[in-house]
Amino acid sequence: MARTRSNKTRFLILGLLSEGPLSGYEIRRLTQLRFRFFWSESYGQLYPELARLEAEGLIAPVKTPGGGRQRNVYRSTPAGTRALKAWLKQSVEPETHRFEILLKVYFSAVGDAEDLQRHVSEFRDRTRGALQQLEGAKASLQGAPDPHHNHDRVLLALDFGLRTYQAWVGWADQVLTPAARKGRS
Amino acid sequence: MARTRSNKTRFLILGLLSEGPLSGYEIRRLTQLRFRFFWSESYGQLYPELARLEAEGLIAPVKTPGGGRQRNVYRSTPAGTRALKAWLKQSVEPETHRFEILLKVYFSAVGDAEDLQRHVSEFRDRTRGALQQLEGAKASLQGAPDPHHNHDRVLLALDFGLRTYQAWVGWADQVLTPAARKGRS
DNA sequence: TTTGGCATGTAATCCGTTACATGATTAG
DNA sequence: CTAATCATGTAACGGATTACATGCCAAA
Repeated sequence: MARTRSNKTRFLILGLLSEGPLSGYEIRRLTQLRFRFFWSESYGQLYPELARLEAEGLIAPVKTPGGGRQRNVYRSTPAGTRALKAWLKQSVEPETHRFEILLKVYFSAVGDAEDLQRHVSEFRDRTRGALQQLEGAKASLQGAPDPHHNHDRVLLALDFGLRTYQAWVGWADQVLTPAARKGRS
Repeated sequence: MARTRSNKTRFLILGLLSEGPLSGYEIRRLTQLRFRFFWSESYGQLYPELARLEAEGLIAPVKTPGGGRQRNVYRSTPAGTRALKAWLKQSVEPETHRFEILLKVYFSAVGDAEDLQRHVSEFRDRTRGALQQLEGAKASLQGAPDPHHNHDRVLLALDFGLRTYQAWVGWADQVLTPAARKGRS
């Protein structure tokens, strides 16, 4: 989708490390777990970026106590925190998106109508699944204690996803029920 | 955003050429005009891709009649139409998104609250502007004749954008009015 | 005559994923 | 013992933007 101007992987790292030391593997796991619906990060980005950040002095390795398997745990340095704060002050770059499904909708006259229905139907199912996961996450959050005082912010992010996915499911429903479409437009 | 697995620029080109011959410049202009809210394409992608498509025999140059400035106009070939149809049959690849604003929301505890308000406010203004443009486009479409019988599909794409942007503006409003947020959740 | 839009293209660079390569640890 | 998961990293590739380079044509 869209495309990024500046390197944001590093701020994901610095942001997560602001809550405590983590290894590359944990950063990746956390990102999948908490950010999956609005952010993705691959090892091929993560590990080289960790090396760069360390070279620049924005993060530092933490000695892992005792035995166990090899883990390279990092913490944020004061310079890293400063860099994160500076980034948080900067305006959000306007995002560009690339929705393959809309390209297919747009050109669907060239193909078969059933194919379009199938694509939209798959899109709806996929989005619905994601929506239910977010709903579950929100429900479990609201019952749980909030030791780090971050639930408010997590909820804001979740709500963005909920609203977005609801809109998309609604659109897919509209596309898949021509009667409703005629009535609407 | 996200990231794309296969080359979709070529199908944008083949799709647009399915409606008639165009030059690279016109493809770019049309993309900006009609697809801006869900697709972006730069010259650095477009021109090399046109050369590749021609080399593969999926598009062919059209002789431009008489004088005037230099324009390389292309048309789709039968092989190009076949390639487009084959792509239209393929399932949409699940999209991955990267919303910088959510990253900033998530880590906003490290920074100032006013900065977050500013970011969300800018996001709302930007999204609202795009929303109004889409509304205008929809209105002008509904009054106009439909010689190419493509208004239905255009409307579907527009509605996707309308619903999405409405959801985002709603979210931004929620973030910016804490009272409403308390009442809602 | 000079500015702005039309028009094409390349080079440098970066972003990002996938596949590969390797190996330790733990649960069954 | 063996499969799954933890864990780190690199190499190859392709996608995408930006900046640069060039020049024509029309209108003010």
